[in-house]
Amino acid sequence: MATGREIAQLCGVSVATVSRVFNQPETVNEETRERVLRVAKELGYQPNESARALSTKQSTMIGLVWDTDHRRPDWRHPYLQDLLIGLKSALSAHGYHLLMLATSGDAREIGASLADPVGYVNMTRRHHLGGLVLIDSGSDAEAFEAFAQSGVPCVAVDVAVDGPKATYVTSDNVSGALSAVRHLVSLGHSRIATITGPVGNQPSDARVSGYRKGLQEAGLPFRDEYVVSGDFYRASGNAATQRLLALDEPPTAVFAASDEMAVGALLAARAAGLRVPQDLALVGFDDIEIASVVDPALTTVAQDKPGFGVAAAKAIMAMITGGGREQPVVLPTRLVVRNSCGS
Amino acid sequence: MATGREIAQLCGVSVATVSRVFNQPETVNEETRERVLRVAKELGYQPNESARALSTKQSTMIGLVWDTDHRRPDWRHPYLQDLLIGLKSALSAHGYHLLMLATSGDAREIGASLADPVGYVNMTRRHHLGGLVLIDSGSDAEAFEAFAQSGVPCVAVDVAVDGPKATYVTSDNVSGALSAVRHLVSLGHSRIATITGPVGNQPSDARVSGYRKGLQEAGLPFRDEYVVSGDFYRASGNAATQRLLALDEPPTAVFAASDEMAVGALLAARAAGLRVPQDLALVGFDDIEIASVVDPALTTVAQDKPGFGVAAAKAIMAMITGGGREQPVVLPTRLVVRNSCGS
DNA sequence: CTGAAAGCGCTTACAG
DNA sequence: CTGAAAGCGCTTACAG
Repeated sequence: MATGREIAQLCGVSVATVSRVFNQPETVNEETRERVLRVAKELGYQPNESARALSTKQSTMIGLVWDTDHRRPDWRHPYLQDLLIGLKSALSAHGYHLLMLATSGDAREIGASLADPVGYVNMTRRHHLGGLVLIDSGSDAEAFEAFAQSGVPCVAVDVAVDGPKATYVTSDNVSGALSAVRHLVSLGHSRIATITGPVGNQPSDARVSGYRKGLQEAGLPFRDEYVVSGDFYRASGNAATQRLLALDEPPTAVFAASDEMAVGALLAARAAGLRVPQDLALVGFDDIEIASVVDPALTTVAQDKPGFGVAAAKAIMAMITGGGREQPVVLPTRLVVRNSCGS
Repeated sequence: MATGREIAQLCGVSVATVSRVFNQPETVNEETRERVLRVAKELGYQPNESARALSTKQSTMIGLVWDTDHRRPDWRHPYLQDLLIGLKSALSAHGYHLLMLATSGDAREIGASLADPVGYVNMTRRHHLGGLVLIDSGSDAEAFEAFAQSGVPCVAVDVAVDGPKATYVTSDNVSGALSAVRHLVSLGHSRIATITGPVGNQPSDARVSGYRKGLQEAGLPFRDEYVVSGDFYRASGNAATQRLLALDEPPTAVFAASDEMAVGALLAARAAGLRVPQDLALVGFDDIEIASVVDPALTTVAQDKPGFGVAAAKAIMAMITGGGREQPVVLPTRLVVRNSCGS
């Protein structure tokens, strides 16, 4: 590995000049600049990022807090891959890399977990990370507040956090849910139930609001027994649907707050001998891959999955360079009509 | 941020001693060691990783080469999340983090792409990464050879690379495919076709071998027209199935080299008015989420998805500490019988 | 426009 | 068992 000093010697300049060529090229004489550049290229020079970070007190890395709890291997993010694709490409555009922080799970003191956000914050400082992106694996979102308060720039996905340098990105869940209910209403349904996410979960709560709004708008009564909560995963959607179908006056349509739960609902309906959409109409939320593959294909509220990553990257970069807190980003959703509601 | 020097002063020792307390604790007097530890804790001391890396010339990070080509946003890894879960947890156990390297896609010189592996290798050197994990996004696997030859420790997932410090992890694709065919044969099928991945793709080729072996074992003839190639994605499975069904003597069973293609096959069969499994039996490969959710649920050859990550982490750690090249890891597969073959 | 010098915070032979 | 010193490879005021 060639170093700046070697280049300096070969070019007959000081290391300071070499450094300037890469960091403030406009301040150095064109001729010398080109000479340095040429030699650097010949030697295959790569600046030592550790040295640079040590000196500038900042690295070109953003940390990712994704708590994969080993005790809950079944907790998965519904669209991690798309999120990462968006995040990575937007970060790359700024010359930043994504560091997936190690979580404990074993005795190593190096790890961290949401139960102990300090661990992550410490990692952030150790590595001079520019900031943290927090993704909600489906629970423990409360812990995010601690990050937001820590003062390190952070942006949460789907969790409304607040802090001196914190913000978040989320979908417009209210209007997403609203569009789902409107669709159902337009198809003539009046007995519309909903399967929610965990109570207290923000996107879930917002979707419930949208659901209420939709009923209201249509002059439909809000019935407590038509709101049953799940945990975003399939099994809970199945169980919730069984309860709904056991009602004296069962719903003719169900809006599930996630596609996974909608699939659970589909399975439950099928098991109960009901046809979808004829006997029960279904709308999901997310538009993940399985939505298009179940039979009937699921009508659902699509989220802009890579958009989350892109927005998160933008927000964090803005906070790093700008300093202050950024406005939360609310991404639009889009109703994707397939076959689970009839046409 | 407290530094080692501050601790040293407060404890009345030298920074060298402080450093030793953390790196070779056994070499320092127990009493001083505890004093240093206590003060470090009080100050919330976090060693500066940049300084450490600069000094030791190695970081505690492993790079991940995952080429998300912006021109092909549809290229997705079938089980990235599980892979990452396994990788991250196994790496954490060694105190390592995973750095998702930025890829170009824009004009920034910082990026890299598989078309230019040098970019990734340069990143590796800049950041003193311990090594690289290469995951195959479905193509360009040839480029991995360049990494393997570069001398940096690397382990590829599902691509057989070779080099001074390179190895790979893959499933036992031959016997996986064999188990699929055996299953079909046991059900009485004799006209068994296969939909392969891209020709030249190693896992795909191995699955074809397993397929041949299965036929041979059963005394069934190998027919060229029963082997049609796809690209692992759904649409190709659909198209391939259409061709198979158009044959004079169409197969009664299809072994697809991926679940996605099997789903495509399912769709094609349905579109052709065939019932699965009665008119056409289907076996997939991977056991991704959609396999259990399609109707009929897909019988498939399950891969140990987190196992890939764990094995990759182990191999890379072994190469970092050991130095030499490691043996390739071949993970067992498991036939998951569901409903797409009839029972 | 350029250089000399100090400094970033560790680690590691080398002495003792 | 411990300390003084050099060194890792950059960046950045400060002079000139």
